[in-house]
Amino acid sequence: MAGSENMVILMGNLGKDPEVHTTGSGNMIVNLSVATTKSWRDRDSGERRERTEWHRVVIYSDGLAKVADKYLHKGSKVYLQGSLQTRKWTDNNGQDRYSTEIVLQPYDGKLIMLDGQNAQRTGGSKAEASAPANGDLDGEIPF
Amino acid sequence: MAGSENMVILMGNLGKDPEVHTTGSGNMIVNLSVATTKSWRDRDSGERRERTEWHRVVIYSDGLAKVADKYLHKGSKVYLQGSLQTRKWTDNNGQDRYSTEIVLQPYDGKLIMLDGQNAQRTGGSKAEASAPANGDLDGEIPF
Amino acid sequence: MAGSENMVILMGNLGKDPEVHTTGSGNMIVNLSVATTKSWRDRDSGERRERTEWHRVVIYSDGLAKVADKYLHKGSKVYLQGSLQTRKWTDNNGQDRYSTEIVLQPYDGKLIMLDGQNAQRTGGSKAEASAPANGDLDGEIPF
Amino acid sequence: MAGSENMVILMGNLGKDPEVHTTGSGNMIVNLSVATTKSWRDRDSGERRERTEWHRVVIYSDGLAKVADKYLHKGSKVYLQGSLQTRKWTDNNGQDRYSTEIVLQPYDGKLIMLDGQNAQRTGGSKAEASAPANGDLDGEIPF
DNA sequence: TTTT
DNA sequence: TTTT
Repeated sequence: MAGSENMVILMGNLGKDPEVHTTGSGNMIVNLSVATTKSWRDRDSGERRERTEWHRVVIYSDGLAKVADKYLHKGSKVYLQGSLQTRKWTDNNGQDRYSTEIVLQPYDGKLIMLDGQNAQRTGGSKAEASAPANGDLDGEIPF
Repeated sequence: MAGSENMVILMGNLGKDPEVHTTGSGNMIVNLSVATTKSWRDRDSGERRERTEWHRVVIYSDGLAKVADKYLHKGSKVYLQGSLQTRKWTDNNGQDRYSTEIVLQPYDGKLIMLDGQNAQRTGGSKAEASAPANGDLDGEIPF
Repeated sequence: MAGSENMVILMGNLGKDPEVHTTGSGNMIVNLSVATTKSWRDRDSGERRERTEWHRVVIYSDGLAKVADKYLHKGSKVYLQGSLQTRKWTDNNGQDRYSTEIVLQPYDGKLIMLDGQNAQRTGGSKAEASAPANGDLDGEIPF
Repeated sequence: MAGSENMVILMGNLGKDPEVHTTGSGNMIVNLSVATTKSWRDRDSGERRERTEWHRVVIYSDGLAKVADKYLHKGSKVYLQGSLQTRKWTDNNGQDRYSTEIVLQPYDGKLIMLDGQNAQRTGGSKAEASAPANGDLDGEIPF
């Protein structure tokens, strides 16, 4: 097949704590519920409007799953890259149903926690584990 | 509002001709069904594997909708940028259903046709309409 | 014209306060110096390595320039989208020189401040101006 | 250091054949010169304007370098992802000079050739090697 | 269900 | 230096 691209970039907040699952083969899988919000001024009424979108994120990368489990929690702000995947399943009535998820695979996904310090200040047990402090801007700036 | 990001980039082929709708207020809306394919070598078996993903794309940008209607057809290869949106609807059994789409809004979406010449050569009826090549449509033509 | 794409996404910290300029026609232009850092474990030595990259960012979008001027300062963390542009200039010895910049144009660029609260807490003079938090500037405020 | 992002996405045409180099340790490095073109309608004069940007791309990924060497040539259209890197060097007058490049590293870069069939038709020796035909849209389309 |  |  000719080359194709399927990439999603999200930056938003977790609506709840990560859900951790383990597969039969021992791999950790983490599900995130991420909210992104878009706001704009309505052309007609002139008033501010806002729409929140909720995204299902599934982390199949073991390394990223561990990070998510350890450092993320309800309210965490994250930046992530993954790809779209629609899963087919059958509901109780025997009907086909589809669920679209953003999946992060090994070597093909990114996950960055954006509020390490805040998390520490608000102090959940998970947050306290969030070591990687915000580095100083050392090094010479060439421009 | 806290800054957030919700961006999708797809490059793939249309599985069928664009579906054109017109809203009550006269705006053109175009639906695309786009396939992306990912291939990789299985770690265990060593054999080549491939998975095709289908994406629902909805173009709310009038300029891009016109371009899609005029130049795209089944098999066209496109590059596009939009954002994820999940629509809730009720099925015949009164159950909530969700459909996730990639939406292209005015001033927030891109659409590039990647096989203009091929289309002309292979000659579908729509493709032949794309004769003026880089001709103007209304100043919003992205290719 | 054939469709093309030229997009840069950066998330990093400002190495110094924004530099504000005004064009002859009264438009505000803001220059940012943004650091991104990549870290990895060396395959041979096994030790952690890190490389910081500095980026010149030029904001030609008036709305985003105002936001940058008002809310950003040395150390601010930002997420931005723009496009690559290489400028040619002549140095004092009459030699051609090139400078590559990430430019943010109106309707084609994003800028999101990622540490609003921190800024206020650490309290630079600029940061204090950001008090109204999500206050309106002119309807183009991205955060 | 806190998480950062540095990503470039380009889609454009090669201005000349790839330049292939081999490092002391036997790794293949390929340099590409890629043009992207942006066109817009001038707000004042109303006339169509166009600006071409040239990008230096350096492929350090051995796999992608081989693909580039084998399949790409002057005029090829490519889609690629990499990151920005500014190299410092000293010119003949002993002055510091900087060159900004888009680098594609192993496991952190993409390269997709977009005109396989065209290339074959126009027939350069390299082009004829460009096997991967444009796949058929088989598989059931769920929507 | 989040965040501002 | 490309492409349309």
